Amino acid sequence: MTEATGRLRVPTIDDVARLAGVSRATASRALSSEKRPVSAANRERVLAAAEQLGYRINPLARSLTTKTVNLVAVLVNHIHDLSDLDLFDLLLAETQAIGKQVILIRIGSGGKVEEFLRRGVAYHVDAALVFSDFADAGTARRMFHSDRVLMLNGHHDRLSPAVIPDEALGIEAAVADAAGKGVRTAALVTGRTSSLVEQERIGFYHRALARRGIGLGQVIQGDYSYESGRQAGDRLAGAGAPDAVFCTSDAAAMGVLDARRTDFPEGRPARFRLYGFDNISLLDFSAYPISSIGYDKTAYVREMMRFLADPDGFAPDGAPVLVPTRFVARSTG
Amino acid sequence: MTEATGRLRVPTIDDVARLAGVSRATASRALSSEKRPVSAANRERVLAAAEQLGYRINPLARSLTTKTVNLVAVLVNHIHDLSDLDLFDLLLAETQAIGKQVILIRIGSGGKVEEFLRRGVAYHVDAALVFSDFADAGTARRMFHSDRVLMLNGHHDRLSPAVIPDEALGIEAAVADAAGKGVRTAALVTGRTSSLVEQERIGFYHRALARRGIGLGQVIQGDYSYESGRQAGDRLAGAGAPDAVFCTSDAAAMGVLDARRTDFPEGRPARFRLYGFDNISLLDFSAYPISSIGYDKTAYVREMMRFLADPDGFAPDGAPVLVPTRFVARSTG
DNA sequence: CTGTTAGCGCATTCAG
DNA sequence: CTGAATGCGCTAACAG
Repeated sequence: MTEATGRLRVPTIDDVARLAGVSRATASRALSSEKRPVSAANRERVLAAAEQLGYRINPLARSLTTKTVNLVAVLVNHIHDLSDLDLFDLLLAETQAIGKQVILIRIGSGGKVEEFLRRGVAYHVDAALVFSDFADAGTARRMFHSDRVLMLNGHHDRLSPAVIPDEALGIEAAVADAAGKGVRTAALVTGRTSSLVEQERIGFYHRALARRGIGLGQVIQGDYSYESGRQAGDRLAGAGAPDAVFCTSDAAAMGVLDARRTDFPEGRPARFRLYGFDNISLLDFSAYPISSIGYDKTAYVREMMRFLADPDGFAPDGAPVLVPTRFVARSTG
Repeated sequence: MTEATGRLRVPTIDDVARLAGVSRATASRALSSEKRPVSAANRERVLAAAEQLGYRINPLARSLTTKTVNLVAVLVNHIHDLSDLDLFDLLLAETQAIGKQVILIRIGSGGKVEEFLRRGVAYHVDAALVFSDFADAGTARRMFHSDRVLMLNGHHDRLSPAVIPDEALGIEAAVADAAGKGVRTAALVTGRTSSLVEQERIGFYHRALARRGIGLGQVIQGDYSYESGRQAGDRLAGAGAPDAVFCTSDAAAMGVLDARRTDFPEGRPARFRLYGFDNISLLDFSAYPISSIGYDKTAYVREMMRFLADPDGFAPDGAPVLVPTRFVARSTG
């Protein structure tokens, strides 16, 4: 039963066919998930034989002829790219639910992505979900010799399908919330403005604030990080504090909160209101009850599944698909 | 260049061989990572041809003959099994560094694991890392037709290799830290004692405290959760508070801290010291500066890599491999 | 409905 | 050192 290596010999479709007394082709048909023509009797015998042998199909071998492995690559820089675990957990569950499995590729920061992928299975997957910003859409397409690449990092172009959060919605709602609470002046803590995504995000804040008649005072440039938030928090002290502080990342908002804990007794705003961005799951812990803006994870993942189900039919007009963001109220807002 | 589907045709080794003017076999040898006999001239031409065509080997096809895919399955219940992202990030990076890729399988809570895996590539991977407690070692072995299964969930037996944290070390160090700071009395907040792992952990605390002459007063049973920690914290109020509170999970310790914030001005202990367990990365944020106990992630992953490099040679005596845990001092301790 | 044949892309004999 | 032939496990095309 065991070979020299101690590894069990895994039965092939040939073994099944022989035991069932039919040809390989018939066994293959009986075992296929699609309904191919097989007599009920033969199907019975094949299935019984397979069961008895503990046979399971080798999808790798099958992929040689069918050209599809039911494998999708998920490309990230680091794990932390998957801004939070809940999203990834959902993505994984849904992907598996449609009969595909995920091979997770960590690009790291290094540059030689292509060289790296060259030796890996990733090159031959059915489709790729690109969270990593290692490369633009053109590189990604070339890398997977196909258009079956979904850009989720904002680095899309006119040719590759993409899904991006519609940030305007959530920002509008957050600013409306502040306005409704009497906020008249605000500060903005930003990330690096070299990012196109960030530039656009900042623009949304400017316009939303203007529409609500809220005056934007200080604009403090950070880098999305917790540390930069703490520094911003320190600069927010004193008499000239605004009615509200909007941060373009939750990490920065957490930094602001930690720097100004005394201004938030019981987590409630005593001097100014605080709004973050991303709605990371950490905010559900009571230490960081920060009002934030997040996209609808379910809708986001649903779009990815739509892509996986029919990569070529997705977004035929070439326009990026938008996923709504929404405002999530917590006690700092 | 493109087929009807819009998918680019990917060059095979045949294309390379033809362009280089050699046989398939020679091209294969030249392209192989091992040094097989090929003339320098031919190697040159093959490599050039491959480069020109943008050829990359198809590892799936190769696996048909080599019987090895360089794919390892990582089995989890939910993503959160990977107690924190840092571990997983490291695991992924190291796995890729030795030329293997990770296919991540989420078991969920559902029961029909086998039926699920049966149709997937996972069944035919080179090795599996089992974090999920979906099954015991026997089931895992049967499922992958091999002994190439590393149990990391504590559900190992005498036959399958396993890696588990040596909790005694860290607990000893944490208790020593407390003793050195003059702690004479302690309380223990536990998880569900139905778990064997938890029973053992509690035992370590009992013995370490006894050895240091620290009296154990209240033992509060929780369930590892943040909420149960908060409740324990409420019960810790009043005059009879101990000098130190040890929790068998960080989440519970966070709950205790949030329930007793006023006893930790600036995060420093005013009435009692607080120790957690797991050393989750959240503790690096200033809101939860809890002294904790964690295993050495690097050592942990190193053992996994040792297994992947030589599954059959790992732990030949059948004993589980222990990974040291250590005490990590923060301000609550 | 069924069996035979011919590959999928690749590594590996085995002769030269 | 090289090329021709063989087979990995499976499905598709083709007769029957």
